[in-house]
Order: sequence, then structure tokens, then C-alpha cells
Amino acid sequence: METVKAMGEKKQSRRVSGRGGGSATILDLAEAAGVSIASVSRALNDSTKVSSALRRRVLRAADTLRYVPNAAARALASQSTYTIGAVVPTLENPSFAIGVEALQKRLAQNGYTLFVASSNYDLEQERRQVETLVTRGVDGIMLVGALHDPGLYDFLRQRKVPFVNTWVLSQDPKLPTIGFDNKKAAAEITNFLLDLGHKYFGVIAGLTKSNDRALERVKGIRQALRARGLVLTKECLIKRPYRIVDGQSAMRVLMQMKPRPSAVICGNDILAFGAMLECQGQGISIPHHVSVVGFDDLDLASQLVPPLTTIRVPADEIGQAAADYLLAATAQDQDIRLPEIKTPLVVRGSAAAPSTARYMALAAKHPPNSG
Amino acid sequence: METVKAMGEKKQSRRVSGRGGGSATILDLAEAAGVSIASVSRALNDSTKVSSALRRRVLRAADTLRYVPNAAARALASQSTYTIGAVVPTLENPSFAIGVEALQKRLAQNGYTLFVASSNYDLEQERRQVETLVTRGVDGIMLVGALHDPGLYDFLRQRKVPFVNTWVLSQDPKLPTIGFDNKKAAAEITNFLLDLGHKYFGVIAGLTKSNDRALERVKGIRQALRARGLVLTKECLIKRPYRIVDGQSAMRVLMQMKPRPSAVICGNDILAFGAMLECQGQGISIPHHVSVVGFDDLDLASQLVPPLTTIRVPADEIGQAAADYLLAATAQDQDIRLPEIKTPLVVRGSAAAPSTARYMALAAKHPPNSG
DNA sequence: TTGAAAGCGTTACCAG
DNA sequence: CTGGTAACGCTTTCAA
Repeated sequence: METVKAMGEKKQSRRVSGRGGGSATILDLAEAAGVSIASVSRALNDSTKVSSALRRRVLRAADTLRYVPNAAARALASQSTYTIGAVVPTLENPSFAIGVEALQKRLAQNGYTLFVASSNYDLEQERRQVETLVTRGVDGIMLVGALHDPGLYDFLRQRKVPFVNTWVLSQDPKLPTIGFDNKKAAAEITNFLLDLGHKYFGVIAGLTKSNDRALERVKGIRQALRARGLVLTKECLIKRPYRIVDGQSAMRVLMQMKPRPSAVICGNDILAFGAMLECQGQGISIPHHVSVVGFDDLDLASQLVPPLTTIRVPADEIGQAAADYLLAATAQDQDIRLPEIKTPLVVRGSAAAPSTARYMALAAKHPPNSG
Repeated sequence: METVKAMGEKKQSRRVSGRGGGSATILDLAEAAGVSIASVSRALNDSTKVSSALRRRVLRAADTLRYVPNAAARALASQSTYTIGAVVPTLENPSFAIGVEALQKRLAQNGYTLFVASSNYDLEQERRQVETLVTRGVDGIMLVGALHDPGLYDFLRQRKVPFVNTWVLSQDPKLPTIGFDNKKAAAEITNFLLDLGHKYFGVIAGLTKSNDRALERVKGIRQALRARGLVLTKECLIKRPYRIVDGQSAMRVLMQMKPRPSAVICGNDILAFGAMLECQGQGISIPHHVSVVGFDDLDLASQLVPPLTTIRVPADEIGQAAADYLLAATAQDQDIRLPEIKTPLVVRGSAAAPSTARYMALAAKHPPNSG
């Protein structure tokens, strides 16, 4: 008896000092509304199974006391944080920025808050960020690509944290992915150039280390060429970071080759933009002298002169679908749909059939190939 | 005695079922290492004031049990979450994406995790996002601009949550800001054009509703013009969303005016890019027929043809400085430095003196003004 | 429909 | 340097 009473007093003393530095808690509301904290909790959440009179009182109290719930406490008690984490290579790539933006928007609509971290295209940093997010108790994680640190998948599975790979399509059906087949899309745009009659190709790819999207795109190009009996030689494949200037310098190299490629395939629109600028600077006309194509369809692409032929990657759709997937996974939803993300070829003015005269001359000297 | 024993048993029984779905806790480590949970906590945090032998044991246990701390519990007990929140208008604007990227990077280096939310340039959404972040218990918040919902400042101050406004410089010295004087910078680039001899101006501004950066820029332009006796008329000031196509359409309108502006000032590089494209499409030569300048100095700017004269806004510096400020504020640091963010005028080829012949002709017909 | 009370996993204070 | 234990603010049975 003694003990019980002591406990009671202690609680009260805590409350007295409560308003010192902190803010109103559920306990304050309970007192103000003259109900138990259990009821307050219920009134604040399941507005059902609580008399509307009680709910009204509690809500009024919450309003006057300027009550702000404490997510940490809620998380601790309910074992669910209502947060999602996203780890992208970098937000400086507009595609990922747009994807994250869409993800956030959708999550916010559902009461979830988003943690964002970037990996700088480094698998170990990515794994560390994921560990941090798991420590934070996120209910789900969005990743980019399917190539991760060896320990990552185990870690996530062991901790039972739902996740989804994006910007790729999984070979392994057990891995949930929201994305598209980079290899296939790259092959498609390559075939488009092939069908136009091109036989001499140059490729400006993104860095393929730790980047399966870039790697798959190169594979797709190589495969499409091979199917037509062409080989992508080392000299014709230039890998560069995601920057305009790198597209320029790579194009410079390509345009000095003999024979000079009649078509240049870029791993993304930024590199393509650089490539186009280089041509403009050198007085090389696109698509008359050389065709250039990109990948992503950034806003920029349709505005360039000539407008860029590219593959459209709907980053916003990906982010949104990732949100939907993660939300469903968190809700223990059974059969979750993984929507198909379409990446259509967008034909614009930067690519055309090679000039016949030039090809005749070339063919006389060099066997048609890609390098 | 009885009671104590019962408690002990209860704890054990909990542990037995512990490994069912959840994960190792501090309690598991304590048992595995044969020490108290208090010591485990200390070993995990202040590596000092714990014998190295004990620390080693705990760390080994943590490793074998694959222990992952629970941030919610830590936050609840320590009253500090080690999280920071950022609310930006949208990540689709590369400036903000870059700023957030830098912020995140710096925070991660210091063990902080970042929540990101966007306001869509809407003050009420911004306030709601801030409320959510405060619910999450963030230790600090980065905001963009100094114009916020009326209740926002009160709310933040009352809850004692450190925050910092960015991309602006505060009129009010009590508001911490990491940024620059938009008005002054806009005036500077306007003066540059004025000094070149321009007398007929067109302005393509960003939307100024709920956007003090855009508004200040317009004010700066207007003020600089007025100082030279020129007036910015309604017709010469076109406000548009942040999109290339809007820059184009605005430029179209401007180029049909009589007299036609010899200089067009854009509120940001994206609009400037659109404006330049429109000229290119119409065969209007930049800077020969018209000068165009922007604001932000995106990567793009220096690569355009001609390269864009603009104001450099170092978004990465801003993000980084915001992180430093917030970290210091969280640490109750007293005199925190708010670094000066320099926004130099970057002179490139898109602006030049107006062609003399044209001005003579114009001056004969119209009084020099800006509309 | 409501209240009491047992946690949720850590931290931090207080003894020893 | 180490251990015991009371919070931290909320959710969630379990009874009433």
C-alpha cells in the first residue's frame, strides 16, 4: 500500500515540473480533459471506440495545450515509426531528386515521413546509410539499383525491413523492384540507330563501377550491336562521370577517331548534352554529320537544338510506385502489385540516317563495325 | 524478496521469446557480456569511464548478436533524436536538391540523419511539414526563405526547436539565416546591364507568391532601374513558373513588344535557358540583338551557347553551412557564426552592349525607359 | 466505452 | 568503474 501511494505522488510531482521546459503530454491532456491517458490515446488515434463527447473534450484540450505528439514514444510503444528511408546515389542527379520528391509527396499523404541519405555511388556508404536507417527504425527502405553490398540483403532480411530496388528490373524474382530493364531499353535505342543505317558507333557511358544501371545499358548496346554483327571495341566505349563537361571531352575523343562514328549513344542525357555541345563547338552538325542519343529524357532533352532522341524514364512514377509498394509492404499486404514502368523511346531530331555519300566513302576504306 | 524474484523471472521469460521476431537489445548484450545494462549503455556510448575490458566484451557481444540500437528508445530517454529536418519548396529545383545533398552529407558525418519534406511553394504545406518534423522530434530544421506561415515562427520558438532560414539574408537580425541578399544581387546584375548601356529592359521573374527570393529579386531589379531613372512597367515584367517552356513563352511575349527590350533579366537560370532557346528559334541573336542574364549559375549556365551571364548561388555551401549552424545550435553553442555566402556576378557571353545603330533608331521614336 | 497498468529499449542519476 | 532503477511518452491488453 505504502509503495503504491508513493508511486502516485511521484507521478504528480513529475507533472508539476512538466511544463518547465518540455511540452504538453498525453498526461496533461488526460488531466485537462478529466479522463485517463488510455482514453486520450484512443481519442487521438482510433476516433472510433471512444464516445464522441470524450473525443471532443480531448481534442479541445489538445488544442488549448498545443499538444504535439512524441513520435519516439509512439514508436517505442507501437513498434512502428511511420517513417520510410531512401538511399540514392546523389540528389544532384535530377532523376533521383525527382524520384525522391515524388516518393516524399506520396508518403506524406499517408502520414509517413521520409529520411533521405545518399551513397555517392559507393556500395559501402550505401550499406552504412541503410544501417543507420534501420537503427532509426524505418518501416521500409527505397534503394536504387539491385547491386548492393553483400551484407545488405542479409541485413535487411534478418531485420525484416521491407525494401524495394528501383531504376532496375530484377533478374531475381524474389527481389521487389520498381523500374525497367535498362539493358532492353538501351538495346532498343541502339536498334533504332541500327535501323537508320548506322554502322559506326561511339558510346559515352556513365561510370559502371557500382552502378548496375549504367552497366546494363552498356550491355544492351553491345548486345544489340553484336546481333547485327558489329562489335563495340574498347576505343569506342568511353566511360565518364555524370557531368556535362565529361560528355564534351568524351565526344572530342570520339570525333577524332578514324573512322569517325556516325552515331553516338550516351548513357544519360547529361552526357548527351555535353556531346552535343562539343559538336556545336566544333561545327559538327547534328544529326547531319553525327547522330546523338541519350537516356532519361530530362526536361532539357526536348528543348535542346536539335531536340534529343532518348529513352524516357519517368522518375516521378518510380518514386510514387516505390511509395505505394513500401506502404503496402508495411501494412503486411499480401499480393502487392509491382507496376510496370514503361520507358518509351522518344524520337526527336538528334538522330537521323547517316549521310549516304559519307558512308560510301567510309565503306570503301573500312569494314563496317563499331570501331 | 518474493517480488524481486518474480521480476527477475519475468525479465527472463521476456528474453526467451525475444529472439522470435525482434532483435537483440541492450539487455541481451548485458546478459551475453555478463554485465549490467547500464554498463552496456556506457560502453556503447561514452567509451570513456568504462574499463576497456568491459567495453571489449560488450562490443564483441554486440557484434555476435548483431545488435542494432533502437533510436526511438534512445530518443525517448535522452530527449534528443540526432535528426534534422529540411523543408524545401521542391527537390525538382536543382538548387534545392544540391543544397539538401550537401546538408545531408554534412549531417551524416556528424551522426545525424535527415528528414526531407517539400512544401510545393505553399506556406501552409510548409507549416504542416514543420509540425510533422517537430512531432518527429527533430533537433533542428532548415527552411528556405524568410517568408513563412504566421504561426510557424511562434510554433518553432515555443517548442524551442532551432531552425535556420536559407537562400535569403534576414532583415530581422534575430532570425538566423544562411544566404545572401537577393535584392542586392539582382540589383548588381541589373547595374551591369545598365552600365553596358541598356535602356530597354524586360524581366522574366519566377512566381513571387509565397516566394520571397523571387520577390526580392524583382525588387532589386526595379530599384536599380529606378536609380537610373528607368521604370519597370507591368508589361515588361512577366512572372512564370520554374520551367524552361515558361521562359520560352515569356520571351516570345517580350520580343514582340515595341520597343523591344535590348536586355532581358531572368529570375533564374531555367527561365533564362528557355528565353535563350526562344531567341535561337526565332533567329534572334544573343547578345547581338538582345542580352539575356540569369540567376543561380546552374551547371548548365556555363555550357549554353553563348554561355550565360548570371549570379552564382553556391547551393552546396548553403546546405553545408546550414548543417554547421544547426549542429552548433543543437549543441547549445553560444556565439554561432553565420558565414557570409558570396554570390558573385559571373560575366559570360550572353550579355553585351546594345547595338548602337539600333539604339539610335529607337531613341528617335521612344523615350528611353524599360517599357 | 472507460481506466489501470504493463511494457517498449535506452539513458542517466544515484549508490556502492 | 559498475550496478540498480526510475524515468522518457505512448500504446495496448485486460478488466470493469
